[in-house]
Amino acid sequence: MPLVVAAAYGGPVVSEGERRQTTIYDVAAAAGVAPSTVSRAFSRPGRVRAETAERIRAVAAELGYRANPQARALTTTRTGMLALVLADVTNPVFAEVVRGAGRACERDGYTMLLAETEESAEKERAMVDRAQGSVDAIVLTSSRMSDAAIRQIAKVEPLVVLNREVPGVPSVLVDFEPAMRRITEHLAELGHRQITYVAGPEASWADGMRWRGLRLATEHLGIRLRRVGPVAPTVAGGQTAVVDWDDHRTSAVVAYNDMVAIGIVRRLAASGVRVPEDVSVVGFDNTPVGELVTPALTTVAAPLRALGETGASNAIALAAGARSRATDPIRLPTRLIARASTGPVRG
Amino acid sequence: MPLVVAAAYGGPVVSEGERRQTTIYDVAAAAGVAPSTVSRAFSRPGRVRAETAERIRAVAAELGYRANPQARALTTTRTGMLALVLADVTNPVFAEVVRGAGRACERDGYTMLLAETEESAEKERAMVDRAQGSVDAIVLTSSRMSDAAIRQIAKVEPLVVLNREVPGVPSVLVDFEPAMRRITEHLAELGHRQITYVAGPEASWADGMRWRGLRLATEHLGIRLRRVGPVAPTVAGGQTAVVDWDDHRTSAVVAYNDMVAIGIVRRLAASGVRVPEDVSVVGFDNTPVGELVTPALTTVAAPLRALGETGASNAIALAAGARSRATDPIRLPTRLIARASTGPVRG
DNA sequence: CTGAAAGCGCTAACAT
DNA sequence: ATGTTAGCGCTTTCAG
Repeated sequence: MPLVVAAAYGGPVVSEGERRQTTIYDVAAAAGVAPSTVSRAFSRPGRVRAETAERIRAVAAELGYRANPQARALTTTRTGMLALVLADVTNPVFAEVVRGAGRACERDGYTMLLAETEESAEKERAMVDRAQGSVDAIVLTSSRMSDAAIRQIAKVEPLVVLNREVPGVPSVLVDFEPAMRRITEHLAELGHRQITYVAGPEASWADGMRWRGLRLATEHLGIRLRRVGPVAPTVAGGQTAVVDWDDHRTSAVVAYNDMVAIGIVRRLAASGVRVPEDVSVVGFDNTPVGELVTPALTTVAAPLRALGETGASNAIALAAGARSRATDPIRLPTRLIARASTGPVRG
Repeated sequence: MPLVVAAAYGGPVVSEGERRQTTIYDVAAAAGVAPSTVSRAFSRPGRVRAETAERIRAVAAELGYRANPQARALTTTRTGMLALVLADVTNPVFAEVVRGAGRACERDGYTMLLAETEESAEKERAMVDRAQGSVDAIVLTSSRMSDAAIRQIAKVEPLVVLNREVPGVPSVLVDFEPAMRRITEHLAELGHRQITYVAGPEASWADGMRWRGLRLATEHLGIRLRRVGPVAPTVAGGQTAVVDWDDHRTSAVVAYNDMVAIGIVRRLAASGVRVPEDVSVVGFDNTPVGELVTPALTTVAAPLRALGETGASNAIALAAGARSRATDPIRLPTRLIARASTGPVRG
């Protein structure tokens, strides 16, 4: 069966049906060297004479040789793949993380495997389970699993958790405390003396951190803090929170995230309460829509892309043998973005 | 070196450092059968007596056996992985596609590999190149590569293209023609007699289709059509388009997508032109933000999730040997969503 | 620096 | 229905 060689797309292509790939043996034969030398020429360039390596590369290119990743992985136990698991790519916050992780992978020649858990701890476990054998490292974003489960996985596989602190497991997270302090200061400067926090999902580690940071900061500045919720981290969730706020009105509201904040603003507007004249509203995440709604949202920009990027590159380093048992989380700095949804409190 | 067995997370776990996995040989020995029988028990359950299979499974579970995907792939040449390549997960449109493809993969027990090309045809080629050996099928979303290059890949690897038509290559796409017709009818019903189309990226296949659909529909209904652009498919892009529109004002503007539409509305508002009182604006894609901006955007909902899902499942079917050389694209239906950015033309 | 030989863990004929 | 025997394509000792 004759090979049909096509010039256009990188090397030989076999006629439909027949798919035998060119192996190191083919290259070896054509280059007049032993197969092991071909292998070395690709995986350990230093260990072969420059000339020989050159010739081998040439022949390989001509024959369209491509190393078989599976075969390689079989002996090296390294697949060059990293699994990124998260709840929902459709959430802009996670999308940024994906982008960052993708960059890190590309930089280090890794391939990224994406697993969406759709908020289910069970699914998350299943996905990790399946990915486990195929990847060199795993990055868990806002994991829903128990600390114990996560630690267990970390024991078997290089693992980094994002937006979550698990003692003993490398993690990188958004530095919430200063973020909440900045929000509080911003509000205080505008004259606000009481704040309502609209909480997000109870199970969320991030929600706990935001609440904690806010408590610390308000205490320090002598500001009254109330908490309502939890609500779903969505526009609808924010809307439902307004009735609770209405029970004990405060001049400022800090929402779990931008979506919730937008929901609050909308419901407020619907009942004739003006933002920011009557009440100031603060979001979190600096989601793109925050800039497009009216009024534009005051919010906190988290370095989401960097989160994904450092998470992935740390995981890759771990896979490469970097036993940095320094278990202190890496904390990424945030930035307050003051826009039109906050304003001075009215006498 | 003694093994440390942990009960908590699915089976044995070795002490740090030592990572030897349990193989079919271990299971075979423990179950008192030949290795090949263990293999069969997992890959070809029918070919082994129920009792035996049961015993093998039990032993395997106890030993924490997990098939090595690389080894399996080496003989079967099937990896159980699918590559989804697209420009940008951060774009809500693509995020939905990812979600859909992820679902299809999960349903069929596939693992999804994600590659972001960041709009570069070169990068796209490189990513495909790298994924090629590791996956059973590839899904290309809004590819920037040439038809020839795509066809070449399709010859070597099961491939489905999304949002693009490449003769001879299976594709699934949003059915633009009826979508543009619906937009035109909607506008015509409101009394509009001239429309400006604000074009997206020139290289975009989707842009070409939208323009074509609009031309057909306006011709049919006797409506004047003008075209401005191309502009970047972003809010900023939309803003720049307004000056061109201003040269020959029309009572209605159809934008390449929601982002462009939002940009247009904002710039219009900034110069005192009211939407929809003075001019009606229509977007495309039904991005979540379209509902949150003021005025809420009239747009077209494309079945993005379904796009990803049918794309992936077709690719998987192809990988499984379904030689459906029916090269007619699958066209997915759209839905007009009339909101507040369109209104009757004013006498 | 290069060659020869022995697997990695699994599946796929071929036997029985 | 199960056991035996060869490899899949690559890396890796171990020799030379």
